[in-house]
Amino acid sequence: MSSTRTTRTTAAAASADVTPLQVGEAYLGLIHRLRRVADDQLSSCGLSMPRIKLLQFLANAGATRQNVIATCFDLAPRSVTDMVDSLERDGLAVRRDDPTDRRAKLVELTPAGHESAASSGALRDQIFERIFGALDAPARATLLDLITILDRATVAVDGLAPCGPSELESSRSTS
Amino acid sequence: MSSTRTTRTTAAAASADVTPLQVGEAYLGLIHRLRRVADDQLSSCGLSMPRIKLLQFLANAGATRQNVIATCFDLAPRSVTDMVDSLERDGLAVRRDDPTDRRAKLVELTPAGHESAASSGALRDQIFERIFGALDAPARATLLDLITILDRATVAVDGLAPCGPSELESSRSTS
DNA sequence: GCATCATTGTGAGGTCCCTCACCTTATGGG
DNA sequence: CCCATAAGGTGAGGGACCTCACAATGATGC
Repeated sequence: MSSTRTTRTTAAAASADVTPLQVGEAYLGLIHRLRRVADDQLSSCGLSMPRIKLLQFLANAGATRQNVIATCFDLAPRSVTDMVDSLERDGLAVRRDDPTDRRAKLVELTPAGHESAASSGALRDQIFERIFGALDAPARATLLDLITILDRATVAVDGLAPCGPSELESSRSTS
Repeated sequence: MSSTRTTRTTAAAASADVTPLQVGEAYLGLIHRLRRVADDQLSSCGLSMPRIKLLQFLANAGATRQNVIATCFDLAPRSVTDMVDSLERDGLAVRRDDPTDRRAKLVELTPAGHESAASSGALRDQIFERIFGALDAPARATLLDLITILDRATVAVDGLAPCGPSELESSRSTS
């Protein structure tokens, strides 16, 4: 059950040295395409990945405070405001005052929202399957492994000195 | 200082079945963090990843037409306009008419641009190393492998029917 | 020569994120 | 009790992308 990492398949493995920069670029590049493809598939339904994710979350969390959403999604509170605005505009969710704290607002799906959540959830699964189904199960496990490691690494890097100017002359001419 | 990757105790390796959805979410989630960390590290220098990438490109490609940039970066032409505007505003690049085609414009770095490209390139390398250095060389190779496969998959998916809402059941692909 | 179509870049406007400043409430110390 | 500080949400504004519509130019057909 360990050592999932044995799937060493193609050309990449042959070249001995893959630099961090190369992998990084590749990772970012794939993101780019991923977004494009996903959005493309969703465009006809008037939905988007972030919306679906929020819909999904609200569907099985019930009424939730915006700051909780921000925390769970690792977003700035301001961004949640916009997303909820958008959902509310489309009649998929409503804001309600939190009785226990008059500063806070609870967000909750409308019936239309629940409906949308159900169908869009299926759609999302489908899209992910189309893309990540290209990897077999062991490969997916390996990838998840790798991502998990990187995830921890980013947490570690976060809150570090921003690459002190000791090593490079800070440029940035105009304001 | 690659922290030990000995800990393979993630749920991923243990649970036999990692769904496409799970990996997908993880992949997207990491992107989110990656962007945040990178921007954070760069903010003090007034730069950003897309800017650095373009700077780098122009530094060793010389004068380039905007549509070429769009193609190489897989961006909408409109986005290139904005990026070049931004660089021009900061005095890092200039637009020049292409003598061979009066519709086209050539983008070229100024001396300040070349300077900025040099230092920012080093900075970018540093950041990628901090993050992706958490993976050892074989792991990086594996990751690149996986990404390459997915990359090809997205190309395949692109240009598919946008999964009409009525055909939610008709996904005859894998499951 | 001229009508037609393709290509290059841009204006306008939209999405999804961010930060910063601000108002409103909650909470805790004197 | 009152005031300082913290916490929740939002207005304003910015950055990096997108699409759609359009002017200018190039290439091509007749």
